[in-house]
Amino acid sequence: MPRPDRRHWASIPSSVLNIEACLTSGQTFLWNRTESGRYILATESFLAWLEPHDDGFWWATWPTDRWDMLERFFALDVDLAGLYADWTERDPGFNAYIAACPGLRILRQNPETTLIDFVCSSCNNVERIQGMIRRLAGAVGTECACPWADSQRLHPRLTTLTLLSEDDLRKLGFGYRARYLVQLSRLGLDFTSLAGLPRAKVRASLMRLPGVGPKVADCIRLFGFGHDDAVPVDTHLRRYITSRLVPSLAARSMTSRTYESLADAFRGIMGPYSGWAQQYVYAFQRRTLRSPQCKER
DNA sequence: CTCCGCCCTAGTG
DNA sequence: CACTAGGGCGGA
Repeated sequence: MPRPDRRHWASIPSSVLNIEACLTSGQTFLWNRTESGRYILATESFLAWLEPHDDGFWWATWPTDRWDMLERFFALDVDLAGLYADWTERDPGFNAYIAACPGLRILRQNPETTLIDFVCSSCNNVERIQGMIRRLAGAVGTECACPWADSQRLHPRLTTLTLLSEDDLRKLGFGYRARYLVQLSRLGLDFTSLAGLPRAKVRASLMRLPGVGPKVADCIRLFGFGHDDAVPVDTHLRRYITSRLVPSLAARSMTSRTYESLADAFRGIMGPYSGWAQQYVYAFQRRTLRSPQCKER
């Protein structure tokens, strides 16, 4: 894969933005890593070419070079050092989680693409979701005439999925999630007006959608609507909360009430950016279970 | 409100 | 073959 003719340097150290951690931590799925450690990422509207180093990174975007798009995507307005100080004050033991993955950030993505991605996340793993989304983009994604990302496709939007039948999606490997996607694509959802509603309304509206329960709704809120206090409770975070914060919740079965109690407990301790804190717990647990994905410091 | 079987598929023990 | 992976749904 060729390099962009014009690439730009951003002096942002990996401790402030850890690109590989952001891309590999199960927030976004349409990206590739080259042998030389560069990343090509596709959103619904642009491509990004990224070459991370310890003291900064080279970047280019397509169709035009737009720093403001990357700045927004990586939520660079959020002061991570400030969050670390706040979290450590709230829970001194949280230091270990920060130290394991400094520079990890929550991505600001499009609500439509996060809805598609996270409806697919149920009973699933990151690698397989990536395969599913990649095949979906290959089927109906817009092709890009981008010199440094040959035959790369954009992430399809929800309305584009009306081009596919449930059977088409099953053949692409979506399994029982195929039906949800077909239903969702026909609803004519208006995400712009939804985004203007209070957070609780957004959550309730999302949970009325087929294939969207509490966990998936909170993922869409956190990654797609910028709700920084949305706390998706998965098995990893549940183990963390019940072992370190609220042992009494361990015995309860995972009903919707238990889910809310777990999320509220974590939010109560970690504060307004508890969704970000949750990502550190998730990355830490996943890292100790699998291959390293966060850079040692 | 809670419990339970089921839904697709790929990978593991 | 049984079981699990970052759930959700519908019925009892």
